[in-house]
Amino acid sequence: MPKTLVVLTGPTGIGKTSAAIKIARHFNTEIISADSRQIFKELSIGTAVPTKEELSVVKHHFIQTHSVTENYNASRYENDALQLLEQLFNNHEILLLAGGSMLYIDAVCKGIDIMPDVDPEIRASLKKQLETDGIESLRLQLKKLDPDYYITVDLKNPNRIIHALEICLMTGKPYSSFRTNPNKQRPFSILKFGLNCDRDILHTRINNRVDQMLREGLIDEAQGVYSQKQLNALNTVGYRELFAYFDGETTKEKAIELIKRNSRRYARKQLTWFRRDPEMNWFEPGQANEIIEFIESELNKHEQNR
RNA sequence: GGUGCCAUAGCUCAGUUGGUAGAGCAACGGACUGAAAAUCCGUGUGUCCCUGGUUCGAUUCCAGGUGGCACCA
Repeated sequence: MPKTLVVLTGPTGIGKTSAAIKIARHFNTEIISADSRQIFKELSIGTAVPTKEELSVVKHHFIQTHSVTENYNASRYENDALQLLEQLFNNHEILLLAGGSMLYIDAVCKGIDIMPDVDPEIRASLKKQLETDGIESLRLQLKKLDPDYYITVDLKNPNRIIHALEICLMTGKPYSSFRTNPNKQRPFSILKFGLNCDRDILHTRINNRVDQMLREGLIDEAQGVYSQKQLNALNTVGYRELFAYFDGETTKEKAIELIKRNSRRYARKQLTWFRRDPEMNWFEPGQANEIIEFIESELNKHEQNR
């Protein structure tokens, strides 16, 4: 019987945490979080990390294990998660990868290309170039250094151009030469589940959850990391809107409205990404039992084919 | 009960000297490989309250109705 990684994902606020715990308990296994923000120990209310009780019921990995001051990213996550999976599969037939970070999930399931780590100084200088000379100067530089990528890249998206230039400048080779689209083979099979529900219901859940976060002390939590607001890890829904309020750029009420709106938009963006994945099996948030049945029937199919 | 004003997108409201309509916000769709809760691109989604009348043609003008608001009783 092959080792199986069960992936559970869906938009923010849909109810992944409780469904994941039900599924993990049923299979007596552990949860590998695929959440690019819950990984930071300074953030808990605004990222809706599982409660202490939830964490005590099922062992979770990658929850509040790193500091916002670290440069964490999808590639590091791929390496860390694969290493952990290899270890945990020694004792488990099934493991559960649960979270909403689209790229992190793809990094584990399909892999991303191997590239050098970005030098923060090069990034900073390219950012400065963007500010002073404009995006056109970055485009021209990219056209010279990587004409192939220049043709396919979204020329209006500064982050994409900057990253390509970073790699070109650091390696002396075109960024596109690293982009081999690996689709790496994994030593386990993968079953993907997406949670979704009626959009109005999702929006209500998201809005209510933001109100709940505020009651739990989100503003104090944001205040606690306010001095580090320039860090990428804090360029996060729920925090940056409050930073704008702390800066006096907006009112508290407007900041709260923006947190809700941006959470809704984030959920939509997640759904756009997940929808295009043909391997995704869609369920409603209350259907943990149906998902469990689905997993068991898939495992049985494997048994019969042996 | 009477008089006046209003009724247009999910919301707040423009507008059409009569040729079926547009802003803001909200919403929706998409891209995505080392920043991904990031970054970027795209889209008006409409019984112009209802029923009649005038008109080649009514969301626009007229009458009645319905609902809301204000004032007078």
